[in-house]
Parts: sequence; C-alpha cells; structure tokens
Amino acid sequence: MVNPEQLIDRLRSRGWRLSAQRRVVAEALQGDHVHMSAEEIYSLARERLEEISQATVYNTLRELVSMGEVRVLLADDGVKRYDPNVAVAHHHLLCVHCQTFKDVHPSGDDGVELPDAERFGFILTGMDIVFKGICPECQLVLGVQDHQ
Amino acid sequence: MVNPEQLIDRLRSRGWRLSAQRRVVAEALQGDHVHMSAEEIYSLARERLEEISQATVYNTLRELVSMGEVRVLLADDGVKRYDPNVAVAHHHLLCVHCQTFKDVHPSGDDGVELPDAERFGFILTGMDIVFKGICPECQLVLGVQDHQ
DNA sequence: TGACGACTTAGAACGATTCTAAAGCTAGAA
DNA sequence: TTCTAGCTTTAGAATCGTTCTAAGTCGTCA
Repeated sequence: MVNPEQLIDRLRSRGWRLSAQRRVVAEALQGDHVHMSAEEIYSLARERLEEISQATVYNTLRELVSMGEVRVLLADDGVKRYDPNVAVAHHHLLCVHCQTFKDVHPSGDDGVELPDAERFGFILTGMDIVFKGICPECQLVLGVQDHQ
Repeated sequence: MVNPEQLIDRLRSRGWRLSAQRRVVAEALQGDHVHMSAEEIYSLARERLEEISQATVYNTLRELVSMGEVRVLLADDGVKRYDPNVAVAHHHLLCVHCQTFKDVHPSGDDGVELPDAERFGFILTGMDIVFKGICPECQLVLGVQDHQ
C-alpha cells in the first residue's frame, strides 16, 4: 500500500506551492478510493473546503497530470479518472457497467512485445493493459452470475 | 487484409435496412483508413452524399457499435474512433501526439493473465492492450529522433 | 507599504455527442 | 396502385465534461 502522504510530500519537495485548495485536491486523490472523476474529486474537496471552485479542481488536476504526478485514465464513458499511483507500475481493471477502475498487476505482462514489423516507425513510449469486466456490485444490479 | 465488402455484406445478411446514408457511412468505415472519428467519417460520407446530416452519422455509428459490428476506441483526447475490424482479434498502437490508432498483433499477449487475487470478484469480459508512441509524421513535426 | 506574480474564482464558451420533434421513405398490405 | 405503419433522417436545441476568460485575492519580498 502506498504511504498516504506520498503525493503531498512529493509535491512539497518539488517546491509546488501548496495552497489550501491544492491541498484538499491532493488529499482527495491520495485517499483510499478508486480512481475518481473530476466531479467526484470536486465534491470530496468541497466537504473539506466549502469555497473551492470547480475551475480550481480542474486546474489543479491538469497541473498534476502535466507534472507527471497523476495519470489520466479514460473510461468508456469518456470521462477522465485520475490515478495518483504513478510511482508503482501497474495496469487496470475496468467495470464496463459502472466505469470504476481498479489497479492490478497481471502476470506475463512483461512478455508482451510489439514485433518490429508492427511498429510502423513509431517511437514506443509505453503500453497499457486494461482488463474489462463486471464488478460484484454491478453483477447484482444486472442480475448476472459468475459461472466459473 | 480484410475483404473491403465484408462489413456491408454482414449488415445486409443481418437484414439491416441499408439506406443511402447508412451505406456511405459503412463504406467510409471499411475503406483503407486509420480508425476515424465521427467528424472524419461525416466529412468523408459527405463527399459521396452531400445531404447527409451529422445526426445520421452519429445514429448509424451508435447502432453499428450496439450491433457489435464496429468497436469504439477512445484516444487520449477523449474523442471516439471507430474500428470496423472486429472479426480479427487485434490490439492497438496509438500516437500520443496526433491520436491516430493502428491495428497491431503483439507477441506474448496470450500469456497475460490476471491472478485470482487481483480479480476482485469481477466477471472478466475482455482485455485491451494499447501501445503508445509517436508516429513518424509527428516525429518530424516535433523534431524528435528515434535512437535505437 | 507597494508591487509583482501566482492562485482562485464565477461564469461564459467550447466541442463532442445525444436528444427532440417533425418530416421523409419504404416495404408490404389492401 | 394506393395506403399505411414503422423505420429513418433531419435541423437545431440541449447536454455534459472540460477549458477559457477576465477580474479578484493572496502571499512574499523589497
């Protein structure tokens, strides 16, 4: 598990000016949540600092992403989710119904390679694996069963 | 290479009513293009059928997706691209600069597995692998070089 | 104290997509 | 052939997440 202070500590040590607004956004991110949307982060931040504006949440998130401290995930609904867990390599499991992401560490992922003939002259910078499925809560809602 | 008539043939044999508008959308999809956005498909369709409306393009694409004949890809810009090549299993290579997708067939992808302990009770329905990189055209634009 | 730069804010603007309500087509019945 | 019911198309409005704008606030350093 990630040290809950990690993100804020990293930001401080990078000399990032830590206003009250930025702090509540960072705190919301590093809590033990699934990866949240900007909207969810906004409402969580608001519980702690009522005056914070949506624009500040968006500004802060955009800045954290461009600093490389937070990663953006796009669910199938097109809405961005924010993943603060950049320090540890991992992939994702997405519920196709409720669009929730979970971090996962698949086996065999280091064996995946793109043959030269399929690189089309690209400079490769990364690879993401997304498993898709239906989470337990949505299985109940949908009335589906896991036959395995 | 996919038979260029495949998509339209499949649709016809499924009893899908093939209007002029739907035909030009399907033809645009199955041409030898990279995976296009709705906007790009609209302008291509328009070259062949000037009166076609944007709404029809969106309606048709949505229907093709829900029929399972076309797959949606979300680039990092949040804009949907449409992949008509559902018949053959494949993964994707995305240019992080121009957001173009190419189909690829990595090696070792069948060795990737999610351990039981990491499934969190999900019913798994699929796995997508997306390689990211910079395409040759964008390398020129950006002035970066491939050192390998 | 003043001034500058960084940060925040409300609200407008934006862009992709979906919705709405009306009009147009088409296949098959009469 | 004509009629009709249902599917399809249309323009434009609406939606929603996100970004932009321009003004206001704050903190820091001289």
